[in-house]
Amino acid sequence: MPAGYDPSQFPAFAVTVDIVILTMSEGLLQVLLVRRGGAPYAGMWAIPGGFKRPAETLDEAAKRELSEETSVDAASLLTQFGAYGDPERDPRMNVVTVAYLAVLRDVGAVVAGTDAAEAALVPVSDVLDEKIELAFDHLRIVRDAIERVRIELEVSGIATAFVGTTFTMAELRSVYEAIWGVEFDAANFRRSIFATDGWVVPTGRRARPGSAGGRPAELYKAGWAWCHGGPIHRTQRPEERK
Amino acid sequence: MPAGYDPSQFPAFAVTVDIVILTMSEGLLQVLLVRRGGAPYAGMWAIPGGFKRPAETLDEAAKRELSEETSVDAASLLTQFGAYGDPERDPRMNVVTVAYLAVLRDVGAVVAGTDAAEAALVPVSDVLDEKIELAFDHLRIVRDAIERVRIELEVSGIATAFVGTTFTMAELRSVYEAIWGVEFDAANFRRSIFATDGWVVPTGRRARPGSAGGRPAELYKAGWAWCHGGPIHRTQRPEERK
DNA sequence: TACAGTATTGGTCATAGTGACAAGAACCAA
DNA sequence: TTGGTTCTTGTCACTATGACCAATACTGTA
Repeated sequence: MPAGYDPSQFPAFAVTVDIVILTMSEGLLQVLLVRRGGAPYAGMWAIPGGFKRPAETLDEAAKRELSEETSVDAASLLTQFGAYGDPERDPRMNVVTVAYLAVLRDVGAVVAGTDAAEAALVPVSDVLDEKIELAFDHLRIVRDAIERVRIELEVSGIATAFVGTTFTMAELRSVYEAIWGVEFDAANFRRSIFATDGWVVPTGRRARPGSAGGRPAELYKAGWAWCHGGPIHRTQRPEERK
Repeated sequence: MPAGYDPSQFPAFAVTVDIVILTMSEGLLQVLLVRRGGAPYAGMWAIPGGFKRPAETLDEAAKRELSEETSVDAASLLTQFGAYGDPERDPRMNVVTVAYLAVLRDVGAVVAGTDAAEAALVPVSDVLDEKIELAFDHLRIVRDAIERVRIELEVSGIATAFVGTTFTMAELRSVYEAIWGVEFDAANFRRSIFATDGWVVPTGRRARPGSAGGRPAELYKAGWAWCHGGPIHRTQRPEERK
């Protein structure tokens, strides 16, 4: 135990929970941001969050903040992915924040539930490219969230969390393509999805084709194979692997 | 903002950093535990940790605790993997802890650096099977750490963090086998490692065979391909996937 | 020295998975 | 009806992987 430090007089911190809420909209990965009212960083965009209460767990705090901010009770996915405690991250005081990743499928209800002037869905790429500046260290938090969702997509196959309860192959494929920034051959993608069966279940129904026409796509719903080992794997291109 | 809650009067928490220190020893995955001196849980085993100081970041706190507890300056790997803030996790007060995973390669120095009566390396399996009871919610933390290292092994290939600066194929293979609980064919494993080259670099030297004899193994060192996409993948057995 | 034992290294073979691509099916719009 | 679009089905080549065998290079013992 080093000199000049008395652990019985432990330092006090404020603990907050911040949530990176992701969803797919218009073929893009989007994140929900709120505009800050008061100081510091007044008027700037930030990810939603709030103080943890003494009587609740971190997970409960995240769930509470999520429903308070989006009026959505349960996200398709709500996982903790990091904690941030740099001394200067909040100019007011010493704040340690625990960051959660939430994935929503129903976009309409989200924006409707919040004050439109105060909350908005923006493309994740705009945040990562710093076209939109975020308060605090929220840029770093969003960056980490994206990295996490990329891994999660491969190891646990959360792709179905982004789409509706029924979806087409093209919709599911666009999730992978948007998050990983790659392109898949539609035929091969389909084959891979069906290779591990239980992932998607055919509903028998069909989607109406878009205005451009095209053969109507079959509709599927998420299967029971949520856990471990996603159906699609990132393979590094031969050039990449040297 | 809900009624009856004033965020300006934010609740104060103690913030600690706990470290799950893993290493390979005698072919087993082992975790470093310390015996608690004072209350609560006096005399029980726990993972090392301590209070975060106001002027340091979480990563700095983890690094400091690591060197204080093990007299090892830099671990091969030190990553944060979770935060735990259940209200009742510490009977004394409201403590939020941020958990780190550390991987050490040099075992001898570790145990020598700490008081042998107070610290010990124990097989992870003994902890997971609850043969050794841990203080606080440290069992859950260790469980999460193991799950994390399993994933990390696949997506970022941290296997070389467990072995020495030079190692044989058998040593590297035993890391995967111990962590994933599987067995690999030595020949196939070797082939997979070399498939993505840059992972291991031959040194030209050879290891002395064990007392049981056997052909001397070639010695390798870790390559530069630390990032993204490990060389070995977990393939679910055909029975598992359906 | 000869021999059995052991672990590493190198190879073959069959099979599953993947990328590239072609062709058919089902819709829209003109 | 014709052309355009999208989804679906199928084929072919190639790569990755699991199972297996044999050669190699040591140790220890008779």
